[in-house]
Amino acid sequence: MRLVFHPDQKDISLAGVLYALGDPVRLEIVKSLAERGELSCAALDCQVPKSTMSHHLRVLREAGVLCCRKEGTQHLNSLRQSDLNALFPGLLEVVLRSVGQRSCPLRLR
Amino acid sequence: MRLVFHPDQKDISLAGVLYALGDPVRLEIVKSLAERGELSCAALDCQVPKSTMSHHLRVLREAGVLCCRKEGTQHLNSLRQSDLNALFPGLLEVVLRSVGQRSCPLRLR
DNA sequence: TTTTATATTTCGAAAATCTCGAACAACTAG
DNA sequence: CTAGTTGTTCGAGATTTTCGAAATATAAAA
Repeated sequence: MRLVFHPDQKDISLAGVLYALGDPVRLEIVKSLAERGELSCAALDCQVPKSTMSHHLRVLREAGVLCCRKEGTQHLNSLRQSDLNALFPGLLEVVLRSVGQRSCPLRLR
Repeated sequence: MRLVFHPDQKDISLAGVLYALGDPVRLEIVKSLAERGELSCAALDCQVPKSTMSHHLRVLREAGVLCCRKEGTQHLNSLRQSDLNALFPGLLEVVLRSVGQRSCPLRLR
């Protein structure tokens, strides 16, 4: 199994984080994680093919927005809230407040 | 001459704005405009070819981050601060505070 | 008016990235 | 071992990014 890359806090850049957040699907992922805590890829349920989902999660992970741990067959994702807050105070909060219902609809079944 | 497109406030999306901000050169542009007010492309002086600069300014303009008016041969750019603040309160402020600390490395050609 | 200079955009091609189906890999249960 | 679930990787087509060259717009000089 290949090991997943997570950047150190010092290697997280503002441009990288903003770029990662600059996509409706990825914003929805971040919103879900903020509201519901640690979630598997499947639980995120974003109405896109799983290969695309995997790509979006990788972009977010490599930008330092979230981290991922394996548990059984699942990959559990969670926001790197304390790292982000330490580097860019208030950013995540402001973004989450602005997300509203402007992006892709989250379907709970 | 082709007219330059500026989105209405209602057509500005959070994902679009974050995407536009998610590039070191574009962040630097936004920082300069915030610090020094309305600036021409040349005055922005971002160490990238002018065609690339033109592209970055278009991305920012079409995302609703800045607006541009012609005066003589110059195109004067300025932040759409009130529109952005109305839609995403605090976002620009938080980003500008974060960009100041970790300045983005611009490569020389 | 014609030429020259300045400011910026558009074109075009190479490189990089995005989307998504198909194949693959890791783990669990029966 | 086989089947089922979870998620990643591969590969191809579409889109985006970069940047030199050419084009456009305006002003000023000759």
